[in-house]
Amino acid sequence: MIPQLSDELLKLDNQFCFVVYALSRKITAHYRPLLQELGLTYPQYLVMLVLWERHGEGETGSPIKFLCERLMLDTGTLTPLLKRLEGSGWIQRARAEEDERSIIVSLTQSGLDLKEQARDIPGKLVCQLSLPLDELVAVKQQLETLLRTS
Amino acid sequence: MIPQLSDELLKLDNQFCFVVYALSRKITAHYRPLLQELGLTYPQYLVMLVLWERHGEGETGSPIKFLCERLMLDTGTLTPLLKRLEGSGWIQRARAEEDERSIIVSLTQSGLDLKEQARDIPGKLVCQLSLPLDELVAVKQQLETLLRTS
DNA sequence: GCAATTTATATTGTGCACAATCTAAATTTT
DNA sequence: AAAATTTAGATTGTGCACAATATAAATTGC
Repeated sequence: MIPQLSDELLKLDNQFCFVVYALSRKITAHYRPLLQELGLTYPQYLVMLVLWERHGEGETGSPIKFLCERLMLDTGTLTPLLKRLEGSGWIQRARAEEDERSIIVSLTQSGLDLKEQARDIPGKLVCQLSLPLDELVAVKQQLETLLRTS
Repeated sequence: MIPQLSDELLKLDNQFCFVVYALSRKITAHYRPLLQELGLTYPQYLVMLVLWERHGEGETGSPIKFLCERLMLDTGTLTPLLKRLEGSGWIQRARAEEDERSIIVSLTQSGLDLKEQARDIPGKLVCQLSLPLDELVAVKQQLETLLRTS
């Protein structure tokens, strides 16, 4: 029997998707010990990034719907995660006055203070990535294209 | 107060890692409906890829340890996943004769037959990715470098 | 104004991911 | 060969991800 092209395409090493999948797990593994010092998981850290960023823009509260869209996650993921962040004391959750369906997430003072401890994390991470910064930026742009348009 | 560089680095859109993380989830979401027809999840599909590839190389069985290394996953993930694959009838698990600690995973006939149904998946997926093939290959190589060396 | 629909979030259930611990088989030390 | 160590998997527990469904508030249609 003739070896088929489809045999080649089914090999693990020829899968673009596996590289992205494995790299994603490896990067979060790099984050884990750093974030553990702050008492955060990687997805929780992403939520805090958004809330810190919003706070800097003068937005003290964010609806869950906004966080879902920004992080591309659904409520089945975020609702329990946000409850854990609330349990840790970093955030508060409250119904919106204008729309009782909506829940507004806002930082507590300790949640805001936590940002200072997070400041050196991006620098530490980039140092662990073995690609020149300019190439990293270029790859990131192509991945962003894929993310936007695929 | 002067806006700091570290403020910029903490913004979600400046995070290389978030792009990889979000893209990984988006790609597996593209796979989901295709794999659902075969009765597989994405991680299960990856295991099948390895087993099909090994079969093509004349290796009829693979120790769990081998699958863990190849997929960069630990037994806490693979043990229950393999039990589900066994439950679906795609694979068998048996203790190795030479080393009673080792479990050898092998394809059943239906597991081998399933490969034929999987042949057109890679093609369908690439069509959904909005990046020219040559650029995709280039990006993949850089991500592989990151995966290997970071 | 009230029924129908839409919207925001919660809940339930399944399946990863991974740390930590456990067990038993194999190997090494002494 | 007995004790110590290593190795291969399994188990337990926590925390995502996401589909499917539920609920209650808001909006729309008539």
